[in-house]
Amino acid sequence: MSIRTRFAPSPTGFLHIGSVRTVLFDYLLAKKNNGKIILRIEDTDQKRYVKGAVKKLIEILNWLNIKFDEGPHIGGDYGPYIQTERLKIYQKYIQKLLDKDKAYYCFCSEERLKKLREEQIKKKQAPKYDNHCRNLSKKEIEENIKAGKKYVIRQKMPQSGETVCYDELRGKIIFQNKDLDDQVLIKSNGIPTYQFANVIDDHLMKISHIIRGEEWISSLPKNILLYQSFNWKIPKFIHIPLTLNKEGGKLSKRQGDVAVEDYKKKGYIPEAILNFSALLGWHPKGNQEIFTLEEMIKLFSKKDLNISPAIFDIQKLRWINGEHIRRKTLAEFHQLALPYYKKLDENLPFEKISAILHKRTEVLGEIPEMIDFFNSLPKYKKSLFINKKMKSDLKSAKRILSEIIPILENIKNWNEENIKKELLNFIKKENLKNGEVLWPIRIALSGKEFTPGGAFEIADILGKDKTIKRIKKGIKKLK
RNA sequence: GGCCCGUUCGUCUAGUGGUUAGGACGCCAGGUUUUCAUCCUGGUAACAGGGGUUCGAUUCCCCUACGGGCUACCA
Repeated sequence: MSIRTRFAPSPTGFLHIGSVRTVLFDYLLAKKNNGKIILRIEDTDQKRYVKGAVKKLIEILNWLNIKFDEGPHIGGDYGPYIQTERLKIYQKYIQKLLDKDKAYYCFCSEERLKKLREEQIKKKQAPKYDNHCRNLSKKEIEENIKAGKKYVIRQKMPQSGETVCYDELRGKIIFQNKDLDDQVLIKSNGIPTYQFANVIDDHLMKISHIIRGEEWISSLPKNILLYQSFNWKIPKFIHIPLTLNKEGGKLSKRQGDVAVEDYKKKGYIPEAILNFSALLGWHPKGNQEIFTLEEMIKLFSKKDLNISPAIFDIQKLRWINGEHIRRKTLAEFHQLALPYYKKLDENLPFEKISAILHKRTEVLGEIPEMIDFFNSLPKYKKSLFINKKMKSDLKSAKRILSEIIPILENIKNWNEENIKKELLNFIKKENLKNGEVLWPIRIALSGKEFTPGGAFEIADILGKDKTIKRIKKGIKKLK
């Protein structure tokens, strides 16, 4: 049987960073086995529907480089791929369930249910439907419907025995049927709940492996019972652990960035987001940590999935992002960096700037603050000239900066190579340590403790006039 | 409250009935005939606790603790 996986998000307006792992595993499992990955939109909750969300979702998945084989944007043999366009299908199958006595009409009002739940909680009982409408006679049902009473359709759970479920990662999980709630399958507006639509669609779309978050384990028995009621083959379930925040809680909007779009905006690249997400719960044999999508497809195996929850560690994401940036060619990096040069003086040599940034950038969004000094010298404290390791102090800095001015002025052909040659000559002649000279120059040129690139590179990029001007400014500061 | 899932360095993880419990991020220290960085070298740090089973348990079983999920006409 060929492998078919599906990613089934709700159109809530953005792609949750924790969902990346789910799609990625869907994608990897499918691609590894020459299978297909399907995108299905689960929009059965109209209250949560956000306009334009589907389009945004597809855009960001596309940006991540996750390409689907079937879906609302590309079609396929098992469409439509948006649940609200499949309402007729669900009607057909709910009728089958009703006929088999595996589901029933329920006319309970929301007030009654609310009251029931409150009482149960008060009595410290498990909140659960009391099966009030479970055994209504045909006549009662018909009369209620005729009277225009609103109804939902509930799943008729077995009231004894147990349901044995299998999770591919955890093995057997057993649930007591008496604990199962007669859950709603069709809401009073005629739209199915997730629990129902999901099973119907996964079957009709011939999904072989369902990869979803651990939070769905508790609905596994209800799903299985549904499959059994239809006599359908049960797909394989893989429940992956949740991603938690630093405090071990749920990753939520309040504590920071949860949308993939946020990370994109900050300058994280798709390769890194994918790589990082994969490592949360997946680790192939060996010590390799940096993977391209292609490599992950090759190496992916269900066996290497982990089941304990993982904490989202932004530090590691940063590192992985930097690693993937360094694996790009200079030309590729230049294209990525270009949008961040907007505030830069357009006379500056952008290619040279990219060259020095390429090896030292972790997050693209930090580029502007790394290079703002090229535009104008920031205010800085003269104590920056002091660096013990470099043998630089205020006195020597002043002397050295003064001594190199004529040397720099004499350079006819201003480029990195010549600047380097002349300065190193000076250092050798005066019997100085490299840092003794280069540290104060870099400080005078940038006004910053940390810079991408060294003194020669910065001087080259700034040009002769600005370089000399800034060094004079530094000398003045040291008076 | 009930049901379910989980627990190896701070974090992501490898691992086995007998290992000096391995790697990576972070952090710290040192090095690199140009600083921070990159790079290199080294260091720091973990099997939640208690019972079993066993000659021997981090590994297998049970209990407890802790963390998490579900308990909706949300997904």
